[in-house]
Amino acid sequence: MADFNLNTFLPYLLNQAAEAASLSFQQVYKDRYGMLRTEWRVLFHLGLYGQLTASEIGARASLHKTKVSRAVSRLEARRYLSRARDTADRRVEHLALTPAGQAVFKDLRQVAERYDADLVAALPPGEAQRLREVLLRLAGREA
Amino acid sequence: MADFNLNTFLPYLLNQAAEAASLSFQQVYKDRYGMLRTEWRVLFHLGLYGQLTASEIGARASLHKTKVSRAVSRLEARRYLSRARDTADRRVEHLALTPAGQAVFKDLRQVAERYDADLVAALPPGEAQRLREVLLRLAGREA
DNA sequence: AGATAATAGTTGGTTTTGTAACTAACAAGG
DNA sequence: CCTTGTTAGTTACAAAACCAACTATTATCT
Repeated sequence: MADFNLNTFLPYLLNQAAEAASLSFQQVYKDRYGMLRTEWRVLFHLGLYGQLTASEIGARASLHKTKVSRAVSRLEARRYLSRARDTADRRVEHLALTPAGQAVFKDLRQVAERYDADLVAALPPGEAQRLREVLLRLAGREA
Repeated sequence: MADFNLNTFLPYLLNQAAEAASLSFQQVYKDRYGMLRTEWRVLFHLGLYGQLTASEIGARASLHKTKVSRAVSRLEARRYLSRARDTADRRVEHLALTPAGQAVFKDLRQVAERYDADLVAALPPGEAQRLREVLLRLAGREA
């Protein structure tokens, strides 16, 4: 690696690509629903995987519990999700999207699918799937 | 894309991978030199590409000028860089690393090279180079 | 049971970022 | 020149992230 530079340094490149790729999707959930990054993540986790606790969301999304807590508060304030205490263990809250939250999710999911499809189309054929596998590996979600 | 989920959504995957990949490098520049993310980026730009203006750094690194301004201030406060007014256009400042800054850069560069090499080694052979090309493309730095 | 530790989630105070407005210097057109 | 516009960089205030300490509840160990 005699010719080290920032365009070969993977952490930097990953960050640049991630920021660029997030930019226009970010505009949508921000402008259309006033949501922050953590909020759409929580919303999508609940929308895609059903009822979850805050801890479960944090573990799946690699989010600190304070971040989850605040995102949940804001989503609850907008009536996008509801909380239900676990009857057996009253520390635990089961979170679920309200109908309003599901509607928002449905809309944003469509935007996301379309956005992803555009990204995939901009890459050489087959490249996207290979990229996903490498990224999953780097993200530590797959050995 | 009937089976859409967060592990297929490229912006999300890119962010997860970027965060995971940045984590331990971040520890080094933070713990060892008390630097923030934007600061190491500025430092590396100056270390790798020599004297630059704040605008040039912003353009190359996709950083807003206020972020660059603050990073430059902090690096200057630690005597890692020095400013020199352009004589022809006195709005412009030419930034350059001091010897102390160059020493820090040299150290961090070694860490970065090693860190990058470890990442590359964790991927299948040839995969890293292919990944770099795709990321550059997604970052919009290459058509 | 009773003390101790662990877990779920929240809150407070500080740092960092984002957005917009600002100063200073140069450029261009009349 | 002298208004008007543009560019380089800074600053101020509000929004958001970070970290540590906190409450409440459950688990463990003797």
